[in-house]
Amino acid sequence: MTRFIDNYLLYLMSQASASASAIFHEDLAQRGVPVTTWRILACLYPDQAMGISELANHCLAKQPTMTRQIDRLIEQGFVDRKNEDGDRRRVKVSLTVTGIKLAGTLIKQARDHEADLLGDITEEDKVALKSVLAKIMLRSEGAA
Amino acid sequence: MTRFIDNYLLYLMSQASASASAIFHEDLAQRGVPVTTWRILACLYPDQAMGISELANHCLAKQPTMTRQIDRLIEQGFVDRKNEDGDRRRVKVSLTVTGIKLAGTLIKQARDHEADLLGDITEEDKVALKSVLAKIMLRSEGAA
DNA sequence: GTCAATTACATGACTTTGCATATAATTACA
DNA sequence: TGTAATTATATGCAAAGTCATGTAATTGAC
Repeated sequence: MTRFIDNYLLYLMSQASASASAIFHEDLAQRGVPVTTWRILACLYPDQAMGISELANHCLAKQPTMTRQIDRLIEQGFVDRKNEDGDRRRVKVSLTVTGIKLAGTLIKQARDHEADLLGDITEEDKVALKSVLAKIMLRSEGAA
Repeated sequence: MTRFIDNYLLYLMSQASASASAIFHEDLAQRGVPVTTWRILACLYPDQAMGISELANHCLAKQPTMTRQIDRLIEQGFVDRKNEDGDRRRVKVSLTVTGIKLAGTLIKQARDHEADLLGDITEEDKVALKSVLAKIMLRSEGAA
């Protein structure tokens, strides 16, 4: 009998995603950069400004987690938080010069890692993968 | 200028994976079943026996986390832990009858959710997706 | 314009996670 | 066989995550 997880595509997706990022995440760990920090830096690079909740969505975290992450990153000097003029409930988070620098370095490394990982895969397959993933995302976001 | 994350496939993968599972994870939450618990049940269903570390790998958690998860699940009566005869360091975790029952119910729901989610996607695309993901997993595991 | 509903973020209390390390069993090798 | 290295799991503790809720700003209905 085949196991359930062997035929469950969502299991394969999460496994593949985790495996694919594992090596890079080890590199991050060696630099002392938590994965959540990496995600935030990558989202804001180079000059995006985002609200807390928006950032939380992009970074697969909950809003209270993001509030605290941003506190830490401000303390470390990597991001700025400023209130939005039009709507003073909202907050805009963006990278500082130091943050841009760190993000740039990490992104370079991430690109290298990705190129290495996907080296064997044909351009055609990559395009197909992107397209199916995008379709899945659209469909699941629409339903949510 | 396009943002980095818009061209970073690993970002798309983690987003798509999270989005795809989000609705089912909400169902789990309503039942009071944590995602990690679900993963453990799904891995062991129906009659697999696995060690702690092996289970941790499958469930995207670290070994100390898994030890504690298993403690909880034993307390709740969903799994059993017994020492392996040949090697008394090792432990074999498996589902109890109650665990099998719960896992079965959840798996049914997961399958329904998956079918719904992937309804629009052609069989061909699904096969292609599986194949590319498997390739990525192999390659990244090999390097790890 | 007033007040209820909504939206966005912050915070208190608690839980979960995971690093570092301890413990225990097995293996390797001199 | 005695001892060092290795392997599998457990545990102390500090950090990170999140649920429920609080606070403040905005919107909407009347």
